[in-house]
Amino acid sequence: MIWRQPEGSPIVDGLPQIFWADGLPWREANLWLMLQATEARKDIATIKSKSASIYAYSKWLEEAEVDWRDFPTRESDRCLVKYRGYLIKSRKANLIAPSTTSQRMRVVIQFYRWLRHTSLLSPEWPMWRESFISIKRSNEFGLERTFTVNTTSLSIPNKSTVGEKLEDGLFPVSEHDRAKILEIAQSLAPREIHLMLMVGFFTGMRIQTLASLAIQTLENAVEDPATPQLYRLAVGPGASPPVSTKNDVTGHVWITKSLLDELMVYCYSAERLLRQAKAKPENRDLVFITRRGNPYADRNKDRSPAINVSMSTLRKIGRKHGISALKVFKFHQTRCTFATELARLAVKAGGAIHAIGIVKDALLHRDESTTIKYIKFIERTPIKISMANDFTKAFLGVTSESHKVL
DNA sequence: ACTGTTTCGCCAACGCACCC
DNA sequence: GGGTGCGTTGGCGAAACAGT
Repeated sequence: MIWRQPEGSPIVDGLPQIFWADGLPWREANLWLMLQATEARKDIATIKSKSASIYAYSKWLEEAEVDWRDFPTRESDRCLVKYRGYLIKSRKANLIAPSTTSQRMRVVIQFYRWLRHTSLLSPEWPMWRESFISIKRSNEFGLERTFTVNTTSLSIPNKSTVGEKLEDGLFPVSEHDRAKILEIAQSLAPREIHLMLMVGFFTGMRIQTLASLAIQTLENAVEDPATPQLYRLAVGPGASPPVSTKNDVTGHVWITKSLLDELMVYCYSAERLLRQAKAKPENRDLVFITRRGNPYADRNKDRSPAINVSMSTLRKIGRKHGISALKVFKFHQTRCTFATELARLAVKAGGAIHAIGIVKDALLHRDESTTIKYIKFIERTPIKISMANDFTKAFLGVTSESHKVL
């Protein structure tokens, strides 16, 4: 048998496929996934995420011996209703998190909506009841607007109060812990890992952004006109060279001069140049290259295996040395820590209103509601700023000179 | 609330470069 | 030429963040 690409259809790299236990593909689900990638032009990472939910559903179908087309008269016997019950039970038993529970149900509903729309499935009875709810939101000028969202009787709500999210989810580390983490990283981890943690903690960049930073990005850094100690790095698809960001936002992130200098020194160090020599041409300009000449985060695999493994090792080292802060430490917490620290400083320097703007800029949030979560979080937490903190020094040094900018 | 995007978890087996 | 450091690759999946 010879595989040929059909005329005119694009290749979707990494498209997941779902198979039943007997080896047959679930054609409908696979078709949906493919159309999501092609017609709907969703990011491949999104497709993978969705497929994980559909896959979980398919496993349940087989385990519970339920047909996915089963919509009998009695509501409680219908496949979707049964699955909903199962999900809620799993959540209660602490087998899956509330956010995952909602996600699983939501994606399955999306899939069934499409099934109904394309008439691949037309059950005699309605699969669920549709309803609309209104959500109020205010924009940056304080004007309120309302928009409606289509929901179904099957969806599983995951209600969380603004301001609490940071606490039970990802939380910032204390400055004491941060110092400890950096200390351990400096002495016991590869230099690159220490540097990446430094950049994470003091610029708030995501790993994805960090891993795609190019030397040119650093060389093109612009000094902030009002504050000589601060530089701005252009990131996003619109920057030159492009640096990847979540949701493809383009903007500038701040970096202190001392950190920028340190990075520049590293860029031309023998260690890094050796790695550069091994890298493929398209990766040569990256600031951070693994010893084998690869980028630390591989966008195509939508994972950052090198970083994951390094962080796992770092945690192990932490356990060995009895550093409790490292036990559950994740790289993304560097961003979270940066955000709350910056918010604290900004609130102190100019009040909450200014703070929102500053933090939003620094973290490249397109939407204020995301930033507000951080501000609310620090408002609920007692403020304890130690003046000995490097971060405070670095930023307060400049804030006192220019309240206009910070 | 819904939808779309990212990051993170663990483990096992392997593999390359470097050091002794 | 065997150990070791530092990743790589692949498989399983979970849970969070961000924007509307």
